[in-house]
Order: sequence, then C-alpha cells, then structure tokens
Amino acid sequence: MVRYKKSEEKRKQILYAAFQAIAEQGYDAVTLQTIADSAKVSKGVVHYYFDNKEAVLVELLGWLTGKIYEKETAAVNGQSRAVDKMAAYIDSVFVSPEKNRDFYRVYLDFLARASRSASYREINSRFYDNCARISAEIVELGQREGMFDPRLSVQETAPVIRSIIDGCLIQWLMTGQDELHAVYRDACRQSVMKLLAPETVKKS
Amino acid sequence: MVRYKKSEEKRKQILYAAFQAIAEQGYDAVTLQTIADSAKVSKGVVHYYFDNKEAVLVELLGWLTGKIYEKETAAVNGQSRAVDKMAAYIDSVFVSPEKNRDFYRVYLDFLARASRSASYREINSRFYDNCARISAEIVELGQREGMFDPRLSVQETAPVIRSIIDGCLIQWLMTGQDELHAVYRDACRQSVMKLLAPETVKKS
Amino acid sequence: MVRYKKSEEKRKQILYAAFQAIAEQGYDAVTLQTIADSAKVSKGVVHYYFDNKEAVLVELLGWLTGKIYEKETAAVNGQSRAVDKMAAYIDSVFVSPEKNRDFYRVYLDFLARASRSASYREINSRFYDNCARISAEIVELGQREGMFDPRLSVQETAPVIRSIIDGCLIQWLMTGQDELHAVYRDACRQSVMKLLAPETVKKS
Amino acid sequence: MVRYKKSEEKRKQILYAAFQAIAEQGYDAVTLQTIADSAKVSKGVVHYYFDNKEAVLVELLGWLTGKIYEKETAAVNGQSRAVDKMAAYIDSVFVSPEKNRDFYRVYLDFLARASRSASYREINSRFYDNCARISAEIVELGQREGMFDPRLSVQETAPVIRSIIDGCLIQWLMTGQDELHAVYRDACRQSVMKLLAPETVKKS
DNA sequence: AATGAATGAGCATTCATTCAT
DNA sequence: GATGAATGAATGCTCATTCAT
Repeated sequence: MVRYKKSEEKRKQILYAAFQAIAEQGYDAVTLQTIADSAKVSKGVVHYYFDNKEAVLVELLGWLTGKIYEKETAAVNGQSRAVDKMAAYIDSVFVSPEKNRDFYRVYLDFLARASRSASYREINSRFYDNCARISAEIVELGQREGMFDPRLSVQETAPVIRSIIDGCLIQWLMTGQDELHAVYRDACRQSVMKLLAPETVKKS
Repeated sequence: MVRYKKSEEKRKQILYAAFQAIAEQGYDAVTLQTIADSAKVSKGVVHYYFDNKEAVLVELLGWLTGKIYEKETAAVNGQSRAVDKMAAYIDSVFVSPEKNRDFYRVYLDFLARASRSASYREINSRFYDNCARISAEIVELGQREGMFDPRLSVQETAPVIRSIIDGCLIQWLMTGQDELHAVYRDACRQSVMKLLAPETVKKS
Repeated sequence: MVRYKKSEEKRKQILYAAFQAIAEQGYDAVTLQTIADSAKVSKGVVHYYFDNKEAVLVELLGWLTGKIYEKETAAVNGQSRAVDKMAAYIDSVFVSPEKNRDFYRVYLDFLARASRSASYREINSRFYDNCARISAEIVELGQREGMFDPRLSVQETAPVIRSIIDGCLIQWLMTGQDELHAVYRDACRQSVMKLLAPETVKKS
Repeated sequence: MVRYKKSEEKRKQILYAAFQAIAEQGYDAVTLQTIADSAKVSKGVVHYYFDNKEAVLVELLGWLTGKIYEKETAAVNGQSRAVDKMAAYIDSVFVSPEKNRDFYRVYLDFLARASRSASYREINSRFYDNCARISAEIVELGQREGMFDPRLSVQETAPVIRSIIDGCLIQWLMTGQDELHAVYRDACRQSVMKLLAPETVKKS
C-alpha cells in the first residue's frame, strides 16, 4: 500500500497504543495524550499521522477486524474436515481471556458507535461478511461430507454462528471471571455443533 | 413511597429523556443540557434528582432492563406449552425495528461500559440472571413435555439462547436495514428451536 | 431589545474588556482568557454570553461603530450652521489621542477582517452609510446656505470626507506621536473646508 | 551580491507566495505550511530563509511598499506638468481592482500590526515619507507653474493627499464591488484637484 | 423545589519551530 | 542547502458541576 507515505510502522505503533488505551479506559475516556503516552510518542505525532481522534478509531477497527479475520482464516485452513474446521474457527476466536477481554471491550465500543454511524457500520460489515464467508464455506463442506444437516440454509446459518460466538464472549466478558472463559467456549462449541448436526436416528 | 410520588414521576421523565437522547447520540455525546431540554426541565433539576451524569445511566439501565424483563415474563406467561413460550419469549424481544434499535444502541453503550466497570456489570448480571431463569424454566418444561432434548444442560443452554437473541439483534442493528428485522428474528427462532430439538428419527 | 435574555450589562462588560484587550494586543493575539481576565470574569462566562470568539468581535464592532455614530450625530446636532456642523463632526471624531488610538487600532483589525469577509463588511457598511448621511446633510445645508460649493455632488463628496478623516487618523496613528494629533486634526479640518469651499474671487 | 543571487530568487518566491496567501486568508490565518506549499518549497526552507513567521511579514512589507513607490515614481516621471503628474500618481495607485484588493488586504493587516509595534511603523514611515516626497514635489512644481494654490503648505498637503488615496481605496475595498473602483478613483482624483486648485474668479 | 448563571478543568487541535538526516 | 518528522506550548471550546437566589 503506497496509500500512506508516512512511516507505516509508526502508524501501527500508534494504533496498537490506541487499542491498549481504549481497552483499558474506553474510547471516550481516552485522550490523545493517553494514546501518545502509551505509544511513547509526543502528542503532536498522533495528529501528524492521523487527521483526528476519530480517524484513529476508524483505522484501528479496520486493522483489528482485519487481523482477526486473518487469524480465523489461518486456523480454518489448518484443518481439512468441516467439523475440525468449525472447531478451529471457534477456538481461534476464543484465544485467551486476556486477548478476548481486550478485543471485546474495544469491539463493544465500536459497535455502540457503529449503531449510530454508517461509516463505522461499513467497516463492521466487511468483518461480518468475512466471518460469514468462513462459516458458509465450512457449512457447505460439512453438508457435502454428510456431517452437517443438508436442510440448513447456509445464508441463514452463518450469521447465527457468529451470533453465538459473539454473544457467548460478551456474556463471558460480563461475568468478569477468567475461569469461565473455557465454560463459555465449550457452550459455544457444543451449541454450534448441535445447530449443524444432521437428523440422528433415535437410539432405541 | 408517598414521599417520593412526585419525585418518582419526574425521575422517570428524566430517565426517559435520557434514553431517547442516548439512543440518538450515544452516552458520551449527550450532555446534561440535552437531557434536561428533552425532559423539559431545567438543567439544575437533573442534578437535583441524580448525583451526576453517570448516576443517570446507571439508573436508566436498571430501569430499562427491568421493564424488558417484565415484558418477557408477561409474554411467556401468556403461553402454556414450552415451544409456544419460547417463541413468545423471542418475539417479545424482537418487538419492532424502532424499539430494538433504540434499546440496543443504548444497551451497547452500556455493555461497553460494563466491560470495564464492575458496578455496571452487576446491573447487567441481574438482567442476565432474569433472562436465564426464563429460558431455564421453558427448557425444563419442554424437557418434561418431551418436546426438547432431554440431554441438554439447562445451565449451559440458557446463556446460549440469550447469545443468539442478542447476537442476532446486534447483527441486525449493524445492517442498518429495518426490513431485515424479520429475517433475523426468524433465523433466531429457528436456530433456538433447532438447538432445543430432541433427537429425531431419520426419515428413510 | 429583548433579543438577549442574558444580562445585557454583562455582555457590555465583556465587550468593553474585549475592546481594551484587542486595542492592546490585536485580535489574533487576544485569547478568550485575556478577555475574561480583563472583564474580571471566568473564561466560561465569555462562552456563556457569546457563541465563540468571532461572535465577540462581530458584536463588538457593531457596538463600537454604533456608539461613534451616536457621538457624531450629537456633536453635529449641537450646531446650526453647516460650517460649524462640519467642524463639530470632525472634532467629534478627533476626540483625543488615547481614544483615537484605541479605536483605530481595533478598527484597523476590523477592516483587515472585513476585507475578506462579507459579514464584517456589512457591519462596516452600516457605519459608512451613517457617516455618509451625516456628511451629506451638512453639505446640502451648506449649499443651501451658500457657504459650500454648489457644484459638489453630495454623493461623491461624502465618502471623500470620511476618507480624509480616517486617512488622517490612520496616518497620525502611524506616527506614534500623540503631539501630532492636533496637527493631523487641523490638516483634516482645513482640507475638508477647502474641498467644500465655493469658488472665490481672487483678491487683487 | 553574487553570494545571495540564488538565495534572493528563492526569497522573492517565498515572499510572493506569502503575499498571495495573506491576501487571501489574512496573516494570522496563514500558516508557514500554506506559504511553503504556495511557494512550492518545503516548510523547512521558509525557516531557512526567514528567522520566523513575523520576519516574513516584515520583509514582505518592505518589499511591497518599495515596489509600489517605484511604480509611483515611474508614473510621475513620465509626465512633465504638475497636473498630469498628480493624475499619473493617483492612477498609478488605482491600478486595478484585483491588484488593489490584494495589496490593501495585506496592507490593512500590516497597518493593524503597525498600530501596536514600532518596528512595523518604521517600515511604514519609509513608505509614507516616500509618498509624501512625491506629492510634495508635484505640489511645489504646481505652485511654481501657477496651477496650484500658492498658499498651500506643502508639509500639510502631502499627507492629506495620501489620506484621500488610501481612504478612498479602503472604502472601495469595503464595498466589495469591483465596478465601483473607477468611481472611487474619480472621486479621489477630483477631490485632490479641488484641494490643490488655486483661488478662482467667480464667474459672474 | 427549581433555576440558570458562573466556574474551570479538561480536551482536541493547530502550528511555529527544531533538528536529525 | 533542503527536507519533513517530531515536538509541545497554546488556544478555543465543551460541559459536568456548583451555588446563590
């Protein structure tokens, strides 16, 4: 990308600092001074690289969701069977309490904003579309493999899978308890699997 | 009780004004002046009834989630069979695009805050617990009726149901399209039902 | 004027403080803090009474030029003959080195701004029109009295009179010497009188 | 001289860019970046040639007023009779709406500053002195020719002539109307001529 | 109880200036 | 000579909060 002449590295440094600062304090409580301090640069530098505070957030969220999508893709590509891919997909989201906490704190801030601003929604839509594509491909593969319910509409299922993932992680975040991370992950995994499972013959 | 009669009315008036203002602009963008104007009271009055701006949000969310819980309970109590109760529960959440939009905008603001503050989380926990209880009772009833999968852990299932509901509504909100409200509601309903469904005999 | 509910007195206090501050430091060098300090009020008060810094200047200049016009009118009305009226008019402008210095400093700032902004120009036009009307009435009276050149176009002469007045005061201001104030005033008076004088019979 | 040949060119380039930028936006609204961009040089270069922002204005005005004086001198030298010289002098100032607008915008900015700073006033004094000398020589010539009023004090008349010129151009600038440029020029010319005219024999 | 004038801390932002390359 | 990244002081402005009436 030649889009930015100015050192791409420093931009990243500022974005990461902003991420940390927002995760800790929330978007509105964060000041450009906080971000600058956290990035170990002077306040002016933030404005040198970004037009304004909002531009930092906008870019941060494109960057963040982009990175997460990449990780999900990598995790899914590491498996061959649909069931394993889906498990890998879910596990790649439920990385660790620390990382999930940081990300979902920032992400909730973002969603709150996106609910009122079309430009934020657009960034999020790209992320949702990417996630939906991953799910859709896994579901289709699973259907071809005969492991997933063939009657499922891929269109409808993909968003629900993301709902369960995000919903579970938000609920976990609200517990404030790291120990429950695994519990919510398992609940998420099992629910998704149950949702995708084909009709079974009743054991008699 | 009688002591606060008059006050209580004005408190509600202010809370409702705050709700509208926050739904429109977001908590941080809203000023006490905005709230006062919208509630048709003077700025001083807001401080007379609430210690500070944050106290408005705190009380607002206790009040809001309480009202929603009441509506859910009423809807569920209007049905007798588990399947109908669950459908009524879900439908009572998916009221209308307008109402869902207003509530989820405010609720996302709240969740973002709750992710960093234990006191906010506590308010949310009450709501989650109430929702979980509703789900749990329906699931147990359904299991007794033989309509829901008897192997389901009620403990684990209840949060997932809420995840699907919240997750779907958040995703719908991010589309920015009122017309899709019904689509997400149906996806939510079908997924929940599939999740709760007992093992079925494969048609041969 | 019920245009402003907020204490008109305090507005004047702030305007006068702004006038003093601008006279001393120039519009751009003046900060809202300076104005507030000079008015012995807190910084917030200035913003409470005026939307922004520019609004202070705009109102200041309407107010200032209005006051000057009033003084000019009063001075002119105190005389009955055209020659005396004109002298009174000029003298009412050349009040004192101190007052002229303060006013013309601020006025030059204003003219510089007005040269680029139509809204400032409009305020100034009202002032120019008022001044031109004063001159025009005197000139017409003088022509009727037979004391002023009857061939003079009132339309054309009025602006030139103001040019001489403003031009002389600006030049005096640039000398930085209070002692020369009277010199420029006399030069102004004599030039204006010469300009208005009717054809004379050459002394032989 | 040779030492600065290259530098001098770039200085002029920067000064001219500054002139354009200030004419358009005003000194305070102009940034060094704007000037640098407009001069097609880097920001650092401006600081390389000028100690600071103010030094640009100071030099700009010395340069500008110098050029104007030269033009006035040339115009006056092109005529032999006092009346023609004076007309040429005035016409050389009223060049065109575009040029007068640019110059007087910048000049008003400068005068506002000069009203508070002795060092600026000094630059202006040189210009005033030069202008006064031109007028004085013409007036003296005219008196010798018997075309101008012999009783006129050259000392007193010269500044008034400049007052009329500057005053008329400032008033024209405040109209915002290019079409009136000629009107103000004519008013200026006629007033100056009337001012200088000798006593005339009344037609009987 | 209610008002709204007054306060001032805190913030985003701008920009002249410096300086390493 | 020339560049432009980096700095940080300074400013306009917002707004929660206080308090006299």
